[in-house]
Formats: sequence, C-alpha cells, structure tokens
Amino acid sequence: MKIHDTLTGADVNLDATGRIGVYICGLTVYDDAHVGHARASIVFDVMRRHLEQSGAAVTFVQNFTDVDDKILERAASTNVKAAALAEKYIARYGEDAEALNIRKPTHEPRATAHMPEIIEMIQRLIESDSAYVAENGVYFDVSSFTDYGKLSGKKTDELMAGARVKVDASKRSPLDFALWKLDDGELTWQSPWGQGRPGWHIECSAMSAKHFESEIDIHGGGRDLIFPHHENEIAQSESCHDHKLARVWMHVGMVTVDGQKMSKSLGNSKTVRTAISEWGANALRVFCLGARYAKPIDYSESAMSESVALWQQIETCYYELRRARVVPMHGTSRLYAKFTESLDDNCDTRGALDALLEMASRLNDAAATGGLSAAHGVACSAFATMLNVMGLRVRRTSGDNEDALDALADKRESLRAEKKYDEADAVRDKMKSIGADVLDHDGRTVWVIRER
RNA sequence: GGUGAGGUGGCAGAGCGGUUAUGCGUGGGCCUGCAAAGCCUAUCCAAGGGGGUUCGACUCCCUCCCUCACCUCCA
Repeated sequence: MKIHDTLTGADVNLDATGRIGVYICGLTVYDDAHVGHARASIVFDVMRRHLEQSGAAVTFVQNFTDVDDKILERAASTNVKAAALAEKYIARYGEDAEALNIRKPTHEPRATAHMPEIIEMIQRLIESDSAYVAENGVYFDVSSFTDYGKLSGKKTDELMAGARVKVDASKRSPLDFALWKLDDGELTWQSPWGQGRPGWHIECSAMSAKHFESEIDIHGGGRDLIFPHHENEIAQSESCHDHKLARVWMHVGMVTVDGQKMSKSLGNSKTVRTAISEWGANALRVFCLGARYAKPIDYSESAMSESVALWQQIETCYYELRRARVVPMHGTSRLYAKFTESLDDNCDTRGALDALLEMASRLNDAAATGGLSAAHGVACSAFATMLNVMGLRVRRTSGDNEDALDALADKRESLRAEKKYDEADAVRDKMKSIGADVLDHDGRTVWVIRER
C-alpha cells in the first residue's frame, strides 16, 4: 500500500502483509464528536480494514486526551467534575463510533492513565537539556531541537515574527511549549516539579512510546493537528528516542460547512448524532469516503441527500442478492481489483466507492432485467467484501421478521400471478408495516429495509 | 505577511501530454394492475485569467487572480 507522507511529500510503500502500527490522535473529550471527527475516524477505519483485508496484522491505537484546559473550563462552567465530564464524552464517542460501525481500536489509551509514563518522559527531556523547569512549570526548549518545523514547514524565526504565540514570562522563548503545568486544582498529580498536570502534546508522545517500541508506521490525525500538535510530538519524542517518531504522517482534510471549517468556536459544527439522525449512519460514511481523504469536503443538505441516494443503491443491491439467494463464490472480479487498487493508491476511498457503486449498479441491472442467479456468485462475494472494507452495514430486521417478509413476498408473488391485486396490495401494506419497502420486477417481489 | 493544499461541465468528483471518466441532477423511454424501486437512453464534451514549452495541454513550466487550511484551542 502506498501512502502519501505529509512530512516528506513523498509516497511511501508499506508492506501490507506484515505488521503495521498505527497511532491516531483522537479526541479531547469535552463535548460531543462532530462530523469532522467522524470523517477522520472513518477514513482511518477504512484504511485499517483494507490493510487487514490485505493480510496485515494491524495494531491500531487511538487515544483520548482526557486532561486539558478545555475540559477543565467546561467542567467548571457546568458544575461537574472534570473527570466525570471526560468520562461522559468518552462513553458518548464510543456510542457514536459504534453507530458509525467504526471498529474498536486495538488500544484506546487515556492521558490520565499514563501519568508515570508522562512524568518519566518529561524527566528524560529535562536530563537531556531538551526541557527546563521554570516558574509555572516545565517547558520544552524548542531551540534544542534543530529539526523543529520539519513537519509543518515552519521556520522558527518566522514563528517568532508571527507574535501570535502566547507570551508567558516564565518561558525562555515564546515558542517553547508546556510539558507540565503547575496547578493545584482538580485533575492534578504529584510530580518532581510539584503538583500539576501535563501540557497538551506530551501525552501522545508518552502513550505512543508505550505502545510502539520503535517507529510507528503510520501516525495520523486531522490536518489541523499538523501544527503545533504533531510538530511538538515530533520534537518531544525524537529528543527522547534515537528513531523517528513515524515512518508516514497522514492528515485528513477538514469538513467544512458552507466552505468554512466546521469548528466549535465558529458554532457551525454538526454533531455525529445529529447527522446520523438526519441522514443515517451509512449515508454519513458514504459522504465521508466520497473524496480523497486529504481534500476538504463540504457538508450540506445537497451533499448529504446525494450520499443517501448512493447508499440506497447499495442497500437495494444487498436485498436483491439476498432475495435471489445468490451464493457467494470466490473468484476474480475486475471491479474488486479496481477497489483494492484504489485503496492501495494512497487510500483512495472515492475510487473504491466508485467500484462498489458500479458493482451495485451492474447487479441491480441484472436483477431488473434477467434476474440474479448463481452466475453472480463471484460478484456477490466481492460486493460483500467491499461493503465490509468500507464499513458499510445494511440495516437488518430480526431473523423472525426476515422469515415473515420472505413468506409474505412469496405469497404476494402468487397472488399477483393470479391477478388478485387487492389481496396482493394488502400483503404489501402488511410488509410495509413491518418496515419493508417492496420492489416488484416481472412477477418477483423483493423487499428492502431502508435506513431512512 | 509566511507556509501548505486547491481552483474541472448545473452540482459532486477522478484520471490522463493526443481516446466518453464516473456519479447526482435534468429530458425522454422501458418494465408495472397500481405504487415504489430499478433499468435503458439522451443531455452536459468542462477545465480561474494571461503567457510559454510542444506537432498537440485540462494534464508540464512561468505569472497573475481567487478559495480553503495552518501560523492561537481545534479531527
């Protein structure tokens, strides 16, 4: 699999048959996840599924940052304990991820559960003169790391000139960032430098080092993490270890609304929950996978209704195959090859989606004209695999209801053959009451459970 | 101001130095007892502006314009 590396700008080949370590920067948990968070999680979920489908043993780590200024602020303003607030939103993200069929990461480390590792890493940084103790806490000395800026393409003197960096009198340089903040409030720990809590960034360096002994194969997150988060992670980690932090850096483009980045501060964010209830989880996945991951995508009514239309074609195809009792069969398929080649090519989910849609369209065509048969076994098998790799999940009803619907569909077919249309219509109404849409072609009755 | 990513048909969105992307939408048709779904077919042959390289550029180079992101917390 070929992946574009943000740091070098080059395409890096990954052996998709070996072991692959992936570290994704997850959420800071002080509010519900929005569609932008969902996109990043979905893209990396598909990448993981594809790597595993290709034979790789993937260790997939996605962290939660559960100690942070925002969490403390939100907790204070809503009169709840910060730890409880973080816990609540971790749980709610878990529900969102489940609804979106995002596979559980191998590990979901939390910053608060890694205080010894964090403190130890800070200590090492101080010992190697990469960090220093100041009045308000411990800071990373950016001037000690000559490669600083290599990921984001920023030069330290330009950053200095920018003067938008917060000035803190106890820092040697405005560019230095906090590793440990002295504090005696909630969510604080004892450290050699006094009571306090970690700064943002250090938790990811400590947690990734814990889960990966050497270089991480793929380190990812949203584009907005490139600076300062990932830049600072590199500085910290590479000052501690003699290997690079990651072989490949992968950054997912922003989700915009009316061309503007979705963000909480702008007040234009759409929560995952809202999007799912308005459009359905599969349509949201289709939307998030409908462009190459590095590009921005614009969330809008029309984009989402198009995603729903695309999803419905896939949904219909699934039920056509099911009703025709096509038995999956191994074999080679041009569209399946296009699907895997697309994903191998820098995780081109759009290309993969196109292959899946073309497959659905061909099968729907066959269903509408000659009918599906055992001859479609190979396509049926490829279709199922593609659905699975894309993480799309057709809505089902209970097994009992499926049996009942099959029986009703059979009954309706014979009533129609006998031209007993009133009775056939009654059966259709019955099927609708169970939640199934009825599609007729040429004497055959197919039912579909629609997501929406 | 700096850095990065882009500007493709009504919309979304690819690839490619010379052949129709594709999908959605729209028009027409087919199937059907009805409805729904589906299918077929047509439509749209577009490439921010200006230069250049070339036999030939949407595809390469230069330049200008514009959009977005990051430079402050952010997936």
